[in-house]
Amino acid sequence: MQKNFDPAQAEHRWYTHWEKQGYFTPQPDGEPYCLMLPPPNVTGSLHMGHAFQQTLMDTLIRTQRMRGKSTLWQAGTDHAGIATQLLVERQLAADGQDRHTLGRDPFIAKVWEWKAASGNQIAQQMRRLGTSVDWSRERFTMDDGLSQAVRAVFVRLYEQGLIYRGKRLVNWDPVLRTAISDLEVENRATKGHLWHLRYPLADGATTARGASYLVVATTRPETMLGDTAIAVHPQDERYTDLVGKFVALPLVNRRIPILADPEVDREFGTGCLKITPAHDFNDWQIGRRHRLPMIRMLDFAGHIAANFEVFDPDGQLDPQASTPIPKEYAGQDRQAARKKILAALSTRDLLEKTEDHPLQVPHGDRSGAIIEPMLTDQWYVRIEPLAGPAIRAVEKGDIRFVPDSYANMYFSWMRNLQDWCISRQLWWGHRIPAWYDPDGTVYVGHSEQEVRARHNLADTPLRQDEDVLDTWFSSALWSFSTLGWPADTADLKRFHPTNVLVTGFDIIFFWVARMIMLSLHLRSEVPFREVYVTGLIRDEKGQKMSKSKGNVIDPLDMIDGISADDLVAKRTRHLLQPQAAARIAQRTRKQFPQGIEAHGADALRFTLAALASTGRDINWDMRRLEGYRNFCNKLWNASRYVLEHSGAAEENFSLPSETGPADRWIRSQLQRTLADANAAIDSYRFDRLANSLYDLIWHQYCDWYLELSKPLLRDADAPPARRRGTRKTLIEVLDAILRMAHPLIPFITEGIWQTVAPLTGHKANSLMLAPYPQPDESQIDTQAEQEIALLQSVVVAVRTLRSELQIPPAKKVPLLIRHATTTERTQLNANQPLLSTLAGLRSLDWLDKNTQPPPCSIALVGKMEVLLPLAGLVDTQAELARLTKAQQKLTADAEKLRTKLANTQFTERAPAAVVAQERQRLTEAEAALAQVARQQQQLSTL
RNA sequence: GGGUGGUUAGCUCAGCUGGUAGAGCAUCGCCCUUACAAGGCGAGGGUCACUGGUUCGACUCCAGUACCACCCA
Repeated sequence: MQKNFDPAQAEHRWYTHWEKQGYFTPQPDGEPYCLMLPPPNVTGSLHMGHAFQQTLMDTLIRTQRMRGKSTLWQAGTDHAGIATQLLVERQLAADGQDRHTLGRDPFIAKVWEWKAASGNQIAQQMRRLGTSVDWSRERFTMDDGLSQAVRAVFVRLYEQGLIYRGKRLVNWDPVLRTAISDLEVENRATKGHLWHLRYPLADGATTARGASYLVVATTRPETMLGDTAIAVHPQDERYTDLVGKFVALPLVNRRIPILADPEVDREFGTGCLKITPAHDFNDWQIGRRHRLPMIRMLDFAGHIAANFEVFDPDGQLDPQASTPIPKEYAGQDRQAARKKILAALSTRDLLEKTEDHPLQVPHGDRSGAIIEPMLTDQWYVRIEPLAGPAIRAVEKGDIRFVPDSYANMYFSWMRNLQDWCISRQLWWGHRIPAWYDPDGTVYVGHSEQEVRARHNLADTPLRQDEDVLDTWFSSALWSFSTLGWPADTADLKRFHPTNVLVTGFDIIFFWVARMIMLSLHLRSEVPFREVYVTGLIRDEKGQKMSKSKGNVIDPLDMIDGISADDLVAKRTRHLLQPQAAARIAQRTRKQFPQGIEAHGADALRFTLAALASTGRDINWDMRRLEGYRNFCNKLWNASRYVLEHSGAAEENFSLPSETGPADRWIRSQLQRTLADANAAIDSYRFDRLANSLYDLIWHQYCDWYLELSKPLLRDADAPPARRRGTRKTLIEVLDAILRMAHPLIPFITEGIWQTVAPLTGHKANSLMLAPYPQPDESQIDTQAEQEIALLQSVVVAVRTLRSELQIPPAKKVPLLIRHATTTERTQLNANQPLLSTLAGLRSLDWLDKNTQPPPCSIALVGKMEVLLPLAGLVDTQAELARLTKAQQKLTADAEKLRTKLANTQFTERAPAAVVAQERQRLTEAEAALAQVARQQQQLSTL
């Protein structure tokens, strides 16, 4: 074996092996266990969030696989309508083309071409992480089976009255020219203004104060062109007299009513609210209540339209009512129109004042454009009938959130649901299976053919709806569509409901909740029994990682390493704001002057697991990664030691062997760790799993057991049976460690195990399929634990004295021990070779109570005194200083304990065991003090 | 404005049902000891954000305050 672990080799070799051997596909037998990988965006590349979640999922699935379950980890990608379409459009633009000149079908063909060529980048990256998904079942939300499922669901929900078409306000992205979901809207805090506009009262009316106009405050003055009413609060005395009267809308001279509505906030602005039902969500609600007409005054590019389009309260366009928009505004973009309108109002003395006003402005997260509420025809899913069962499933505990605080978030969202707008004005996606005849009558069905047949439309020209479905609509079916639904497949029966969904809190609403609703509705069962919610991976300063901040760390760069130059190039490429490049480059070079070293996938995985505590965000720390890379190397080298000292399998396992206390101790420690590790996995405490492994491997196995094994293995004269017992223990414990650690660090463990397995008689071809070790209580040996603990205490005591006395490690020292019990003496004598080696002893002598020792430096182990003769060469002053310090601490401790024990409240009310424990502590502290005093006295006589 | 989570060693974080605080990294000593210098051995370092309350006893439970983060309006 090489001196250091080389991850790059092992990773490639073993992953290829596993995949080729088909180890990722479900074993035919065993209790089913199924995970659904949240399908990443097909245009995406692996980021830290993926690496994090996939590490946790892989740890789960590998553990369950080793436990003998029939495990399925379903993988795939989603077609990401907007992102993918944009990407391909950008490529077309580079060739001087656009999708409209190309046409719909050729464009879609182009997208498929792109997908075939570059759509599996993320799948390749996932392999580098070691994710054991079943690639043979990889699915894509646009493939045939899933598309069929999407149509089936659409038709069924439509027939059940749960899907309808309606004219509503949607979040409109004027750059992408499509409706987008709430998820894709990002509200940005912006410094805006509040403009106070004067609206002249019609018919000579005046306000209570005698003014001939009302003042409305608005953050969006340009929408005044589409106002259809003024609303005031019904109890607002300033305006009660005016309710029912009219104002003359400036610039367009429209006569609009003043009405009363309890939703108006009297405190905001002047308490007069202008109502623009076609361009504001709130106004739309008010408009509906008062059956106001809706006037659309923006076109789909977000510019002022040429004509006012007037819709009746039911959303019917009234072509008669349509009038031209004054030409100085028509065609202007929103910002320009705002300026012109404010100027026009100002010259007419209708702009009363302008205030600074902070507000949240909605932006499209893809385009960055300001989102416009827009009155359009869209398809909706009626949520209310679906939400009830979905809420109850979580209330009843059919679905459990981990951590459970996310259940509250889920409830609060589910109880305030709006109908779900599922249509998108895109080409790439599942086209809505609805056809219109020339009269505009809509027919919904699985295909045009079916629609014609069912509705006797043999010769009628039919036009399919141009729109496609929201990508989330197909994702919402993921848990069962990937298993073959709507067909009633064996896989569905076996693996659905799936066991646990591992995902980020940011998509609980948009994906998790919708999966729950649709699975319950269509399958009458939950899609998963548990939802493990992870936090976000942030940078070392707690900032979100983002391209624009230039603080993104690519998981693959941590695995393989990257030079500083390449990292800078990567971080500054394709920036939305190229001027940020210099800053990002500087920051990157400061943080990574030497670039990033290779750490390997195992170290990355171990770090991610170790940082995953309770579903909270993680501030990424490169130093942790480095520490865990060292840990992997430690395991590697421990294995080297074991393999170098292990004989042939027959020799170790066929001939009689005998264990010593150290062997029984490490086996006992192993059992305790196994219990912890199994419990940690079952409770999703990946940090505990990592810590248990780390502690066992490094601090128990390497620091102590390997060292304890050395005296015996190096002593050719030691009893052969004991030597065999030690070798056997070394190998068997290592084997258990490798199996236990494999789900978390699969590559390094597989590599080592391949060498170890023949020595233990294992026949499996891969550690992946070896049984996950379970704790065996019968191997817990408290006797051995006590015995080794004693040995350790003495070793540590001697080492501490040696260190304080600056005795170099190579120098052997004589040791004296006094006040030992018979048991202690017997045990330490029995283990004297170990003690001597680990503590570097030349000799060990037992003093009886009455013997006056020579001048010594003394440490206490319980009541036992461990003495190192000072041999005259010691710094007396330093030793006295050390004693004074110890004395101060002990005095303070003893004083505290005395006060506590003098308190009758405490001695009477606290449990007896606690009181006894405190008494014991006091006794020990007093003994130690007396001992320190003796030593001080002795030193002072020197 | 409403809600959720957080505040523990220099840094990143554990601390389960109350019993005198732990890890990793960093720091400081001594060591190239035949698995590992990506290492070994040892040490130092914390009024557990603040204020009250409950309790014999509070990092832990309760209330409030401050600050940070996120979600929603």
